Amino acid sequence: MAQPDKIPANDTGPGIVDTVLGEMIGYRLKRAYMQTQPAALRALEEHGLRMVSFSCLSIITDNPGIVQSGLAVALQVERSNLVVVLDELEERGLITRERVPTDRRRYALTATLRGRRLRDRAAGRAHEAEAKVFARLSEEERTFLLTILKRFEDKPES
Amino acid sequence: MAQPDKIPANDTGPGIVDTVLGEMIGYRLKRAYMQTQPAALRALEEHGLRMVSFSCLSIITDNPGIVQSGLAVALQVERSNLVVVLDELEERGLITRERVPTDRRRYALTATLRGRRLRDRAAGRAHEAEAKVFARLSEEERTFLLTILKRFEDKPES
DNA sequence: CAAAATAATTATTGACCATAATCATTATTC
DNA sequence: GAATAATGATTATGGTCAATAATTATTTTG
Repeated sequence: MAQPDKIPANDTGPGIVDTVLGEMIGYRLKRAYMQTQPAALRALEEHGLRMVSFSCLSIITDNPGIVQSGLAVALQVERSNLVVVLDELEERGLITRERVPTDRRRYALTATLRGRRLRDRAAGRAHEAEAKVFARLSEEERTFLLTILKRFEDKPES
Repeated sequence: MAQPDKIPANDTGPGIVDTVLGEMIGYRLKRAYMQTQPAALRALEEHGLRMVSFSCLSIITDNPGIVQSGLAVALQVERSNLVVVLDELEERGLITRERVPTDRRRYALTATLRGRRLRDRAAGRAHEAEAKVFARLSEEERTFLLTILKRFEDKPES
C-alpha cells in the first residue's frame, strides 16, 4: 500500500518551484541551446565534422582567402585553437592553406570543391535536424526569435 | 563565384560573409548566450558563487527538502557532479544536508537563512547585470523572447 | 533471505577554452 | 639601415567542466 505522504521526490518535472532562474534570460538561452545541440551534433558527425570544424569550413567556404586570425575573430574562438582544426580540414582535402605573397606571415584559407560540397551537405542535414527541434515553434516565432538573436551579434556597448 | 560586392546574407563581422551559420538558431542561441555569461558570472563571483552553485542554492531555496537526485534532474546536471558543489555550499553554511529518516539513502537539502539571503542578493545582482546586456531589447522583445524560450523546458517529443 | 534497484559518492577521463611561450615575418623608429 | 617592436601562426600547457564507471550504503522486490 502506497503511503500518502511518501513523495516521489524524484521526477522533478512540474513539482519543482523556481522563482529566480527561470526569469533569467541567459539561463533560458543556455537551456534552449542545450536542447538543440545533440541533434545538430549528430547530424554533423555523419560527415565527420564537429561544430567548430563545420563552422570553420562554412565561413571559409563563404569567404575564400580569409586568413586565420580573421576566421578566429569571425567565430570568436582563440586563433591558437584553430590550428588543429584547420590541420584536419586541410588533411582531409577540404580546404587549402596558402601563404599570402604580400604578407608571408599569413595563410589564405580556401575551401576546395570537395569542401564546399561537404559544407552544403552538412549544412542541409544540420538545418534539417534543427528544424525538428524547433518544430514546436510556429514559423513566425522562429523568424522572430532569429531576428532578436541577431541583435546580439555586435559586442555590448561598454 | 565569390564577389566582394555580394550582399552578405548575414553579417558576422566587418566584411565577413555567412550564408549558413547565421541562419541556424542553435548557433545564434549559443552566441547570444556567450554574450550574457561574462557579466552574470562576474556578478555571481562577487558573492563567491559560480553559475552551478548559484543554481543549486536557488533551487534549494525554492524547494526546501529537495534531494540531490531531484536537484540533478531539475538542473540537468549529473548528480555525481553535484557532490562537490553541495559540499562547498554546506561548508559555507548556506545549506544543510540531512538524511531523510524514511529513506536513509537520501539527503534532504535545505537552505539556511544565510543561504537564502545570499541567494537573494546574488539573484538581484545577476538580474541587474543581465538587464544591462539585454538593454538593447525592448521590454516586449524581452518578454517575448522569454516566453519562447520557456517552450523548450520540456524534452523534445521523440 | 537473496537479488535487484536506488542514492550518494569517488575517481577518472576526455573535451574544451584560455594563456603563455616560441618562431618567422613585417613594421617601426632612431 | 640596423635595432626594436608588432603581428600571424604555431606549440605547449593548465584549468574547468561534463560524462562515465566503479563503490558503498540502503531499500525494494521476488
